[in-house]
Amino acid sequence: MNSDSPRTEEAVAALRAGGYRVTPQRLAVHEAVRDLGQHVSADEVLGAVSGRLPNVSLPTVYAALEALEDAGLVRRVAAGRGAALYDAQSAEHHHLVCRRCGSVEDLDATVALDEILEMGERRGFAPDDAEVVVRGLCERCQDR
Amino acid sequence: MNSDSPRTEEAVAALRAGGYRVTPQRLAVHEAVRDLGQHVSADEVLGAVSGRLPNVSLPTVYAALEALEDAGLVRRVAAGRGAALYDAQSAEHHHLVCRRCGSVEDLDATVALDEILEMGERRGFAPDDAEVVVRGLCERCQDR
DNA sequence: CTTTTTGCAAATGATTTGCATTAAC
DNA sequence: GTTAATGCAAATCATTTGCAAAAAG
Repeated sequence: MNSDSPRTEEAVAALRAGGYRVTPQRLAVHEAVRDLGQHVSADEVLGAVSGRLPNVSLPTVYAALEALEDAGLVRRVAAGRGAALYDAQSAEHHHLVCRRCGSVEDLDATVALDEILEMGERRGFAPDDAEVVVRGLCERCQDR
Repeated sequence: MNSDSPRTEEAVAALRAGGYRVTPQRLAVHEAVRDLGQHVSADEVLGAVSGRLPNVSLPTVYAALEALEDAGLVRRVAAGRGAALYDAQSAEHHHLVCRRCGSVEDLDATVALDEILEMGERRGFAPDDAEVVVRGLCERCQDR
């Protein structure tokens, strides 16, 4: 069987382009973030990866996530509570973040953000992307 | 002299409305967040507050920030790196967050977010507000 | 062969918890 | 008077660091 899906190819290319070496750990972490669904924590990634690779450690997961983020393959979700969450770089979507329990839900919507990205650039900032964070209370936390 | 500025009055009212008791610590924390400028950490708040109130502790600052957030007086900035940041509930503004060093800059801009707030409501979420987070590299972090 | 990455153990930093005391209402 | 909030110490949780061994290019 062929272990190189087209998606793996992409990841390999992106890592190389970013000046990173391609390691099984990084590829496994990338696939875990992709396949585990939306916004996973480093811990969850470790769990998913440990099944396939034997001695992966949390520091390695963190390092891999950092490299993948820099290579544009994963994105750190602006949550703010508890453990950091990551999702695979995919279609535009935004987040509902509960300020009480920290839960994060996805919200598929299109928002005109080009202008604000440009403003960032004019400030000397180099934007990767922008997301909308809606803060409030999730359904379960609404009754006090 | 009169220690009750109109802003203090507002804070008192908001705390009461939220079912919270009004304490000097909470008022001091609120004023610190307001006066210290944009996005302050709990530590910075403690520093500012310690000058006026003697034995304030970090746990108290955290507790006060939580109460103030719930009362709608301060807002936790969706940063994601390092210590949590708070700013005073004020005019609409958004944030440039550096994914390398975690720095946060303000960006004054108007973005049409009503629709996305409504979408959140339709989902059963109770939104307080929404902000745009622009992720990327700040000026200083752009050269690797 | 050279340099990066890994894996482990230990350190650090931020936030939370438990509990007796104090202050709001 | 009752109940919630404070202050302190200690616990917990997430993330990072240091360093020797292994792997990538």
